[in-house]
Amino acid sequence: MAKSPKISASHEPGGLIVHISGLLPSLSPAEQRVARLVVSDPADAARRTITDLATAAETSEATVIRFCRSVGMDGYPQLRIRLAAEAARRIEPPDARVVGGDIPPGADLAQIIATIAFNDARAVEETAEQLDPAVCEQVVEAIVAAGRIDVYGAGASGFVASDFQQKLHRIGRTAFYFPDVHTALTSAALLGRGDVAIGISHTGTTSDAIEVLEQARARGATTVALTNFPRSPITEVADFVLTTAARETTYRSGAMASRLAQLTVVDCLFVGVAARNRAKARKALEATAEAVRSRRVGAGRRRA
Amino acid sequence: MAKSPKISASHEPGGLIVHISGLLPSLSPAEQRVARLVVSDPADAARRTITDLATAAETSEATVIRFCRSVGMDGYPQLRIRLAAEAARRIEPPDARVVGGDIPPGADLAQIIATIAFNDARAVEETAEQLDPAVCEQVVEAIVAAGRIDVYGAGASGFVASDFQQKLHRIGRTAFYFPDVHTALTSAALLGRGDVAIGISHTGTTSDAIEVLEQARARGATTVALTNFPRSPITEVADFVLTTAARETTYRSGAMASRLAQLTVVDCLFVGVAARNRAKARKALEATAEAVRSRRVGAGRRRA
DNA sequence: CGCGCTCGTGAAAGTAAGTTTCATCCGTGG
DNA sequence: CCACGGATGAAACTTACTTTCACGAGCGCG
Repeated sequence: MAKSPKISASHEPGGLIVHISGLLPSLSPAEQRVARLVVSDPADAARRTITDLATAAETSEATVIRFCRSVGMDGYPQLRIRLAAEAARRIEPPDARVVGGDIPPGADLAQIIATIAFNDARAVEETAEQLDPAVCEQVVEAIVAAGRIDVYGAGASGFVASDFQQKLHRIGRTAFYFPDVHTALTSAALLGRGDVAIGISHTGTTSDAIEVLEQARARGATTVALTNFPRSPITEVADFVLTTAARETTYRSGAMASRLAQLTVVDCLFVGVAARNRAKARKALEATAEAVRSRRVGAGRRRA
Repeated sequence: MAKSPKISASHEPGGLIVHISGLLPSLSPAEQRVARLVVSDPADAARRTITDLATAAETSEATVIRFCRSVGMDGYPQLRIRLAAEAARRIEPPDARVVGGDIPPGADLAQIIATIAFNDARAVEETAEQLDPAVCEQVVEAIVAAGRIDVYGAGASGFVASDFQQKLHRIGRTAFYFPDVHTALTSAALLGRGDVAIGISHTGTTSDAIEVLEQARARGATTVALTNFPRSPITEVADFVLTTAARETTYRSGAMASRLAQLTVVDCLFVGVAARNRAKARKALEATAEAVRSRRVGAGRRRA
């Protein structure tokens, strides 16, 4: 079956926890209960026996096993060991910074800053960890070979899409970004074999982005999805799926960490593409930098 | 059974492996065989089942259990988990990722990804570290009190400016972003006391951004600069200066890390502002999220 | 408006892993 | 040469893990 996401197959080399939280929404309710327990305290989960964990999650052992399989493990013992390893690796809370969770109501700015920075940095690191170089490679390949590249993203993801478009453009690739669905659909309809369409959606459920990819795919273009959720609808219309690993905190509905994670992926692709022809890319970058030089003041050393 | 030849009284906080090799000589021959296997490759041992390990050590399961007890574990599963944790921890340090510098010419994608992520994460962390909460506080204050907020940035910083504008707008602040200098200058000319103008420029030398702030300042507005260089020209026209801490690598002229750093600062300000009136901000965020709900597919759980 | 389907679920049966018991072996010292 | 004690593995036993299966809720289809 040539359709549906295949490539992004179970590749969770780095953060298993991250992998699990990404998969969370695609799990059944009972499995979600297990997942939440595991994610919230991996070390503790590793200590528990399967029966124990099942009880804690108010479900049966069978469900726990199903959960193990859902996240790509062979069985419970494997999960347990991976969990222990993960937990050990993260010496985590170095200081009492608020990890993962929401920002407490009474927080002062210093706390807020620490929390945001911590979560943002984590999102970047974890995203990189779980990125599959093989898939990236293929996407880079496709972009390098593409006659034309359409990048689409709505809302917050639009910035990322636009950024990517600009980057590609700067190194001489023919790339477009359309802030408007209609225009994007029109453009997608003109894509063909060898072209590339990239859809960016944090949730993976943005119908606009999905439609654009669908259209592009129907025309024979290579489709790429960038989302936080490896099993979300958008992945069904993508030839290649790249995932981010951001765990948005409640308060940050502005999709802050996810946006950084997306940008990280974009940067990786960009450098990957640029690296294909260093000399040319460098020259192009220099030329574009030169072009805006006149808009800068104090060319040399800055204010003594 | 009060007669076991217990060696270890307390538990071994540090290295279990070290602990084991320490009391290796005091173990019986068969147990020593087990111990040697475990010490030589903890990760591998953790993967094995007790029967498996016993076979590998040419002994019986009973002996493995005895070994577990001898080194202070309750049973085999415990040992296994501790082993997995130990192994994970000691794999970590020899992390040969390319730090700080440029991306080497021959780098493969995995290296590129690691390098980018590392630098990006560092930029975020370091930016947060050097951000002055007091200055942030004042900026937040100004934004909260402002009648109108103009955000300006050119090129790559434009995305950040635009993002900030959108964020502020979402929580009900009156904010504008102008991609074009002329329009921005026009708008700045209409600012007055109590209004806020924010200029974003990585280098701090973008004349456009400087002019806009200058104009705004002349009109009595509070001016804020966001730049990587604390002594760059733009800081001269700003009442408040916020700095990022990105060290761009040569190859990454696309201003990648700096952009993430800028976004981090923006996020901090945003949350700071939102925190001033949690209830209202949350409600506004929910309302805006609700507004785009119809553009999403698969309301419930995603694809089985 | 129900009929049949699928899917999620836990109870229970089944299997494998881990643990205990115990008989044997072997060296040692009387 | 025999009594003794520690070391060891076979086998019994227990617990943990895995599979199977049947029930029931929800959903689409007639």
